[in-house]
Amino acid sequence: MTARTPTDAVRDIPEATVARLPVYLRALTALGDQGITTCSSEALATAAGVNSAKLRKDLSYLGSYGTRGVGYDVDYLRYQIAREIGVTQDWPVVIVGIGNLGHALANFSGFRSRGFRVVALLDADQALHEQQVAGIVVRPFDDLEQIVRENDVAIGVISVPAFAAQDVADRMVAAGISSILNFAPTVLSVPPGVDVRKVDLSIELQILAYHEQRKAHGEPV
Amino acid sequence: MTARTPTDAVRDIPEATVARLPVYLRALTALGDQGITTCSSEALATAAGVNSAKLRKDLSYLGSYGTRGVGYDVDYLRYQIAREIGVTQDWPVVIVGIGNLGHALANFSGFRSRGFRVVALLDADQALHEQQVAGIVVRPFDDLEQIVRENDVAIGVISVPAFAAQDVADRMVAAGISSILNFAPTVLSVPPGVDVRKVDLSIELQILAYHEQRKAHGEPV
DNA sequence: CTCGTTTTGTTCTCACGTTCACAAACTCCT
DNA sequence: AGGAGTTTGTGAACGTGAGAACAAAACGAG
Repeated sequence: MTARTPTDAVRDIPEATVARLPVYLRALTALGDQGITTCSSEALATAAGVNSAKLRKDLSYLGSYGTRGVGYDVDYLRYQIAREIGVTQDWPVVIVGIGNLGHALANFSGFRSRGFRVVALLDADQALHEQQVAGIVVRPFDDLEQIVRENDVAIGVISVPAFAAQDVADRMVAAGISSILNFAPTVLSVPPGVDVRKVDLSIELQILAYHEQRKAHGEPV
Repeated sequence: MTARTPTDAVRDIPEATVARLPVYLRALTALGDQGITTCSSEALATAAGVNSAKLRKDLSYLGSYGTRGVGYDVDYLRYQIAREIGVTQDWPVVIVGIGNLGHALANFSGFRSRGFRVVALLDADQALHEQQVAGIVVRPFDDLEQIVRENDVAIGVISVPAFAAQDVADRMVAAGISSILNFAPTVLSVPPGVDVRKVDLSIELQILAYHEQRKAHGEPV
C-alpha cells in the first residue's frame, strides 16, 4: 500500500463502487464456503455478475490487496471489504411498521449474518404491542427516542403505509437516526446529512414493464 | 401527438430517465388526488424529489406535453407517462415463493392500482397448497408452465431462498417469462433478452452502513 | 396589438462511470 | 538465473448523466 497520512483517511470511493462492494462481499463468502481460498478477478467477477475490469478498478479504490500473477486471497479480501463497508461489527437497527412487510423483514435471517442486529420492532397499533415477532416484542412507536438513545441506533427501517412514512422519518431524524431505509412508496424529505435509500416494488415492476413493452412492440418479426 | 412514422416507433429513452418515470407517475397521481389540474415543472419536481431541469429533460424524451408559460396538465401528462411505461393495461404477474416475503408481496395493494395483476402464487412446499393467501390459492410450482401459457405471463417475481432462486429463474425463462424481479440475495444468470432487476435488503443496509461509518469517522471535528 | 411575465424545451458544459489495453509484478519451469 | 505465462493495477478513451442557462412560446394587461 502507498504511504497514507492520517489526514487523508477519508478517501472517497465512487458511489457506484460502494453499491457493488456488498455484492463482492457476498460472492467472496460464497467462494469461501466452497473451500476456495484464492481467486482471480475473472472468477470473482463471474460470481458477482460483473465484468472483471470493473471489479479490479473497484477494488483498486480500497487499496492493493491482490497479487499479480496469482489473484486475491478470499478471506483477506473479504475482511478488507467488510472493514471498508463497516460491517465488521454489528449495526443496531430499528424497524417501524410491523405489517406484512415488517413481519417479513423482522424474520429476515440475513440481518444478523451480514452485520446488522434488530434491536426493536415498533408499531403505532396497540393491538400489536406485547406480541412477539421473530422472537422480539413489538413496542409502541413512542418508545422510539428511548430505544435510539439507549442502543445508539443510527439506522432505521420504515415499513409503514405511505401516508405515515414522512411522520415516522421526521421522528426518526429528531431521535438521532441518520440513515433510513424506506419501503413506503413515497418520497421522503429529510435534512442534509441524513441518508435515505428507498426500495420500491411498484417502481421496479414498472421499469420491467417498460422494457417488456418494448420487446413486445419490436418483436413482430 | 406529433406525427410518428411506424419505423421510428422505438425511440430510446435513457435508462436513468426510465427509472424516474414511475416516480413522476406517482407524484402526478398524488397531485391529481388533491384536485390539482395543472402544475409547473418546478412543482412536480418538488413532489417527485428531483430538480426541475432534470424533470423537464426527462419529459422531453417522451414528447412535448407541456405548455410554455402554463405548465403541464396533470391528467394528460399522467396518461402519457403511463402509456410510455406500458401500464395503461394490467400486466399479469406470478409470484414464486410464498414465505414471509411472498405473503407480504401477495398482500401488497399497490399491484392492482399500478398496472399489475397477480395471476398465481406458487410454492414447492406441499403444505402450502390449497391455502389461500390474499384471496388467491397457492398452487404447486410445477403448474408454472401451464399458468404462464394460459395467462400470457411475461413478468415473474422470485421470493424463494437464495439456493433455489437460480432454478426458479431457469424454469421461468424456459416457460416464457422474460422479465424477473428477484428478491433472493443471489446473482441470477439468464440468457440475453431476459431482464432481471433485484431488490436486496442486505445490500441497501450495507450501503447505508458505509456512509454511516464515514459520518462517524469524519465527524470528530 | 404590443409588451412584460412566466414557464417549457433544448443546448452546452462538466462530472461520473465503464471499458479497453497494457505495463508492472509475480510464479513456475527449465 | 532467465524466460514464458499469468494476473493485477491503472492510464486513457469513450459513453452516459446532471445541471446551468437561455431562446422560444404561450398568456395576460393595458
